[in-house]
Amino acid sequence: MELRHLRYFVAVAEERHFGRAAERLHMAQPPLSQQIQQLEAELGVTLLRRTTRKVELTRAGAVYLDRARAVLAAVDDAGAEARRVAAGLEGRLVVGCVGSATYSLLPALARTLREELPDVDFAFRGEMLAPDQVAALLARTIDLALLRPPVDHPSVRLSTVRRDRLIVALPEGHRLARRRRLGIADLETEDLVVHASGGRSVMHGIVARLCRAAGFEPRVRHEVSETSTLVTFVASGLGVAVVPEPVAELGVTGTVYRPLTGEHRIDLAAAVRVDDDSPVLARALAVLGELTRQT
Amino acid sequence: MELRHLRYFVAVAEERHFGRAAERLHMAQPPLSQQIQQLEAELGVTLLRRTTRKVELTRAGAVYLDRARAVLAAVDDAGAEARRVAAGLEGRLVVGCVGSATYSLLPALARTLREELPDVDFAFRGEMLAPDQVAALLARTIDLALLRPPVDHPSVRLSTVRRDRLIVALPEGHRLARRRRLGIADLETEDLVVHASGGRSVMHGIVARLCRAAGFEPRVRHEVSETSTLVTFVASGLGVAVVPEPVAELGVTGTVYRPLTGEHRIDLAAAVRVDDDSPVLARALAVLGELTRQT
DNA sequence: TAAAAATACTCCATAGGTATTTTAT
DNA sequence: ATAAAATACCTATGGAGTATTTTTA
Repeated sequence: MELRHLRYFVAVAEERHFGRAAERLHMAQPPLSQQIQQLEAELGVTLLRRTTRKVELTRAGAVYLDRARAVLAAVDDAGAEARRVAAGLEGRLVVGCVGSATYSLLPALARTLREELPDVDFAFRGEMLAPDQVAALLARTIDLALLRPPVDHPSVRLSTVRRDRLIVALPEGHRLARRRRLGIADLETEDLVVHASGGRSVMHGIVARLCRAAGFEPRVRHEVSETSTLVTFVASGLGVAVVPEPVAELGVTGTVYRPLTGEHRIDLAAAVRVDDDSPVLARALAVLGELTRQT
Repeated sequence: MELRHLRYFVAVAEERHFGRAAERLHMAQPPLSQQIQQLEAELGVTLLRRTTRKVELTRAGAVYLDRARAVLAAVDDAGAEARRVAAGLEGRLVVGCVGSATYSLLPALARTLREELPDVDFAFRGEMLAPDQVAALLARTIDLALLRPPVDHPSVRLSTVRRDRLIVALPEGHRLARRRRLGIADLETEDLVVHASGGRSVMHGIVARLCRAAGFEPRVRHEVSETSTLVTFVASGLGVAVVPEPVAELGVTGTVYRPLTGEHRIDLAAAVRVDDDSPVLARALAVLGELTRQT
């Protein structure tokens, strides 16, 4: 049996006339009669009761008509959906994000993606450390990672999203808050609040390196796992922190930010599996590009 | 596009190998490749990513595979259902029934039909007068009528189900209840409870005719519309009634029944539309025949 | 270089066309 | 008597086969 049989049957059932149905199908009446006979023979069921004066559906025919219509619609639908998936308009994508972009870039990206690709099922996981994101990418737990380089893995491809200036977060009323800008050397005598431990936080490593390059060992007082916690600690006067500029957007009261001299910057990169050909991913990367170009 | 394309695609997607898929489909590999190319061209979507080493589904292909399987299953299903409907194993049937069989034959028929044809959607409407049933048949509100002849309509075909003896329903302790059997003449001085009015009840007409044949006019005291009400009226001592024997099975306390001399009987017939070729109806009539043959 | 998909071509099965007959009203 | 479906027969499109080439891991 072929879809042809269903199409022909639906036409005859709707026209209740072989001649008109044949016309509608742009074919002659005899082959149409034959195809219907073939269908009935294959099913072992009489679908149409025909005389020379009228053609009518048997009960089995009426049931089959419903089903045939549904099948034909399902076939069209399947094609349409495949096209949408191929175009990246439909599908699923999980995005991971490093802490320092969780409260600035991530919500903006989420909003834009949901607007641009309403039929894609997005999921967002913030406050993820770079190595965890790489592992999640490889485990296919996430499909797109927003993290701090470097990442060196042959199955992961990076592209820079933007370069964030480094700034210093201070508690309101702090001695250094009176200054317009700060140097690394100013932090020598300060207690520092930093991210995570065990070298898993890229920011932590960068801060430590900056201090050592300035000739002193950082006084790490508190280690926290979320950026939001870090800022709260600073606001509570537990220390100061070096953070990427977008963290300032979190807007926690009791905190002030001062630029760090020396044009220190840290990259934010988008990481994907090199072999991931997901059309949704391509769309999402395009949207991300648009978004960062704007700001 | 044809079902062939879907069948071939499913085979290749499952085997992930054109050669093996072709073998499974009992055909050569080149035409299989061509058909898949045709499908992709028609959809405008790449479903399979193939190299000489491996064949894998694209995301759109994975989605399309699901849909294709569903379509193929739906096609099989449609055929199976059409066969079931044609065999009368599936469908819908509404049965009407005259009052005097509503509490005896109808429940037995309902039970048997539901057992024998579990996938048929049956509906039963009891306590219907013969003319109403004929109208309902013609209006296609019911498909099978159990009624009292005569019915003379060219679009309705009758067949006798059984012949019910006529009996007399009396209130317990009634003067006539002392007798083993009664004649029509015994009713001359009795108040009668009868069905409906306006000549619409066949039983009413028959009782009236019997009385007149015996030389007296029936003393109709109460007219009711349901058999159950009629028996309750008798039980309450409001009168006596001539009813078909199966009414006794209703078992209303306070009522006794006595046979009527003279072998008076009334037919119970099954009525259907002459042009109704419903396979379910044929099955139901067969079941009805079985049921009445047993008893 | 070897395994597998893609081309190139050939063939024939069958979908579809034309002419005619049958059938039911 | 006539409209319409079925039958008979023919034609040709395109699905499937065979032989070969191309590709990539």
